[in-house]
Amino acid sequence: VRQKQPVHWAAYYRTIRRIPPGQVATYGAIAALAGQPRSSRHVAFALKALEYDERGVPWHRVVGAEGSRRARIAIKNPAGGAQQRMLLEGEGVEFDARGRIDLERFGWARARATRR
DNA sequence: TGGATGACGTTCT
DNA sequence: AAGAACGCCATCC
Repeated sequence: VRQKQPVHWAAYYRTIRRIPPGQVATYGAIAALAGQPRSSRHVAFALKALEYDERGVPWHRVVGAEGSRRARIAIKNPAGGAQQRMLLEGEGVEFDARGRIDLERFGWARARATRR
């Protein structure tokens, strides 16, 4: 169990907590909104740490980007992935036959950053 | 201090 | 369309 919580993680957790139920954001989007545009991998690291200490962060609303229009479950642990999908479906997020999410419909950061 | 690491992302095959 | 190759950059050791 990691005891240490690097400073940047707090910003990531703050941003993730702002994602409303029923919507998702990509790692890259979280990093960007937290002020670290190219540190998506650190968001992943911070989330992995939540495995040991949830702290009320809706980790399941953070998904891996697959292009700019779709996202997929990025978690490596199969059980965790299933858990994430279950939680998201419980909030109304839909997955296609390949287990991907349409960011046009459920992408939080995209919905507020893209205007057209 | 240097090199390895990673729940990622983009680009090139 | 699927997979490999890089790029990224705070942490770890």
